[in-house]
Amino acid sequence: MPDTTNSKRVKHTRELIQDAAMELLAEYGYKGTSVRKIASKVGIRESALYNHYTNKEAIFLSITSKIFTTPFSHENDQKIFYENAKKGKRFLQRFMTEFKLLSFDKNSEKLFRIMMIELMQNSSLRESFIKEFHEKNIKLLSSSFFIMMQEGLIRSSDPMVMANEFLAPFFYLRLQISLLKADGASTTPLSTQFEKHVDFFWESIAL
Amino acid sequence: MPDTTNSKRVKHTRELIQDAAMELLAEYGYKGTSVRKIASKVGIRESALYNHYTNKEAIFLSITSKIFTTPFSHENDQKIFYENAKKGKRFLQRFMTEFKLLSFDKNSEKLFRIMMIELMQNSSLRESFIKEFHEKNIKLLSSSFFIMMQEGLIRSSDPMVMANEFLAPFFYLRLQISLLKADGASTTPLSTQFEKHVDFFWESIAL
DNA sequence: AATTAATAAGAACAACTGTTCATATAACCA
DNA sequence: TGGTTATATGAACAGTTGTTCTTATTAATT
Repeated sequence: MPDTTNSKRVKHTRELIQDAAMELLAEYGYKGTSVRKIASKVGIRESALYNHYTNKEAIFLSITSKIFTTPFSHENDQKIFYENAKKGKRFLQRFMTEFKLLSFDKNSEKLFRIMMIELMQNSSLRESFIKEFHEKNIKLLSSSFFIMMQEGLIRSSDPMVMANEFLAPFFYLRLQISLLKADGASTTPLSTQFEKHVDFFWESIAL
Repeated sequence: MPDTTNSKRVKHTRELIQDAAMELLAEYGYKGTSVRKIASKVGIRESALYNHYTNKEAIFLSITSKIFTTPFSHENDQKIFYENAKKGKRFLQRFMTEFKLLSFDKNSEKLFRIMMIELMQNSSLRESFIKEFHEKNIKLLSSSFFIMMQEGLIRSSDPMVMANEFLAPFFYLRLQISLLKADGASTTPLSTQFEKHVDFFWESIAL
């Protein structure tokens, strides 16, 4: 396989560029990250970068495209999903665990930082955030709460409102974690808040 | 008063610079806002700016220093505060109204955007956010919830957790409003969510 | 081993950055 | 009115920016 070895080499430096760019973007943002800084972090010259990416923007897009792909993607399997929702608190705990895992994952952390910095300056990133994060999770949660209401597990209320109330603390927690980590502070006290959130919330809705 | 007229003139252009800088910073961030762009928005040359501010950073600081000064500052009056907390839901509604007002205030909106863009890149801004916004509000809310518990108005639970659960949706709502406004989208559907949050939350904790 | 393709380097480009300077203009106070 | 001070100008500075060349080097294919 001659082609494979070739593309592997390319992929290798391409990945090195992505890693370097991700690190710099998470710290200095798009404007603060120069093509030369990325190149020097990889160990090549700025002109050599253009053999792998057509643009600075192309590097940026190759990274931001990965922000909203990971979480809860397999939840779309309807059958399993309905069965899970019937489990009530256990379902919420599973949701929490996935969110918590992402919140403390090193790679996801960098992507989150990049998102936060660019969110107010990049229109397509905003669109992705609203559709791929917010609306997707609200949809998932509200229909889950709807099922729980039908099953008589939780009190009757607007599932949409309930979903927002359940989701918001996760996001706020994640932001706090990123802020503390940016200053090298300890995030351990925040670690238990994920479980506390689910406990408090379940007490708030359980029948 | 000769000095007054003089300083008023200076203050005049100083304010024009601040207004221009605030607008640009809210849209393009610190790195994306050049001294020349600020000057041209005011109608002067870049060199003239340095008669009013020593630095680009000085302009930035004069704006960011105003971010965390406004909200809930009068809540520190202990006597009034204790009486207010005893009112239960009414207190939460008052808190909500203040937050909602800020969320839809045009000036506060710009400051919020600047904060969001620079939060991950500016250490002192992070510190202010955690201390002046997060900790201050958590302190205020948790001691309020504590009083409500003593008064038998709400169920017994960790006041700290309760405060976080009450605060997070406000922040998340505010972020959503900023994102929608950045794209020129309508924020009216989010307007009623403030009240819905208080209603839902009160149902979750009231005895 | 010879040829072709992929990747690297280095120099150069025009545009832009924050800041400073000498100088001109305007506003103020005596 | 004359002198002082505050504010504006325009040019210049040394860096940095993204990008594009031409040329060299390395690897893959024949």
